[in-house]
Amino acid sequence: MSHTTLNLAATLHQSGHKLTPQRQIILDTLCEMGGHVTVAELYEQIGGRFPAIDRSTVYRALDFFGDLGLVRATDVGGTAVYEIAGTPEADGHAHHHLICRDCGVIDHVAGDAFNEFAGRLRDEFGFAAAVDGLTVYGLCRECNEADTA
Amino acid sequence: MSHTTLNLAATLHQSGHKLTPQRQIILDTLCEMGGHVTVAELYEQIGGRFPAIDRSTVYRALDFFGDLGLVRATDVGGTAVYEIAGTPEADGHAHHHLICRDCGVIDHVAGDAFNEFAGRLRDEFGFAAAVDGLTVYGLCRECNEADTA
DNA sequence: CTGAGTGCAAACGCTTTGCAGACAG
DNA sequence: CTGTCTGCAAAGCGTTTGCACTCAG
Repeated sequence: MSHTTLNLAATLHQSGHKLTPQRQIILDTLCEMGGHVTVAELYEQIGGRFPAIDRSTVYRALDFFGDLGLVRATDVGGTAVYEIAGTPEADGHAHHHLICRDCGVIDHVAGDAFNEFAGRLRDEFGFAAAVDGLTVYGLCRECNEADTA
Repeated sequence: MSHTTLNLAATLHQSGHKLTPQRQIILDTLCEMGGHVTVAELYEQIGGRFPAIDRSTVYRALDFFGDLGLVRATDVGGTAVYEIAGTPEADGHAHHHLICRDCGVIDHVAGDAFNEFAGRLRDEFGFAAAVDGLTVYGLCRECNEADTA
């Protein structure tokens, strides 16, 4: 992810913003942690190495990166989870979430499985489902098998 | 919905609970308002006629009715919305939500449109999507047309 | 230099909880 | 009577905001 850091300064420049160590740390930590992370987790992780960084800074940075499209926020039961806005080639546009009610794992779904469903919603209800932001609750394979067994 | 009130006393009895005027009022008001209601809205509506009823009582009653299966709660962007848990024969099992990002309207989808999507999730990811609780964000017909126009 | 960004602390909105008193059964 | 339920008030949680200071540019 180091290349990201390189582009970062330039990207920020263009929008008249600054590249502060805090922002680098926050973004790097989010990268390292991978997957979906709550602010609490992220803050705790950062706090180990950089206790001086404030919660509000984390929130502001995440919000800021969200605007830049570098980070994606998802709301899960009243709490926000953040993730690096995946490499475009892998999961770029269509990005839905499968959340396991048992273990809390968050998985991704490619868009095509969802698209025909979206099509039906459009046909039957005239409802234009957002391409992103779909969240499906249920049981992941592991928990499902564990329950059945 | 008056018949509901009649059954109510009996239903509560069985589980060793009590039918208080507060609970009746809260449930009735939710019925009258119809559709999806936030606690704030419900509380405000009730407060007009019964200022003595406390917010916490509303929360507790809704939670309580939720346990009884009379009321359904849905989380929308960090805030809970409640609705009468529709008559089982009508929409009972499959109950998904379409939420418009523009006007906030919450619509319902029958399950069958969703089922094949759920099937794909099961086949491709081994993920057992919950029959209820799906929430799709997007634009409703009206807002979509307004935007396009 | 100058304004974007930070830390601090306080406030926010929604929801939950502890407790003493009230009331349905 | 008795145990459920209520109202009050206070705390909890995740998040946001106002302010003076700091530092990247």
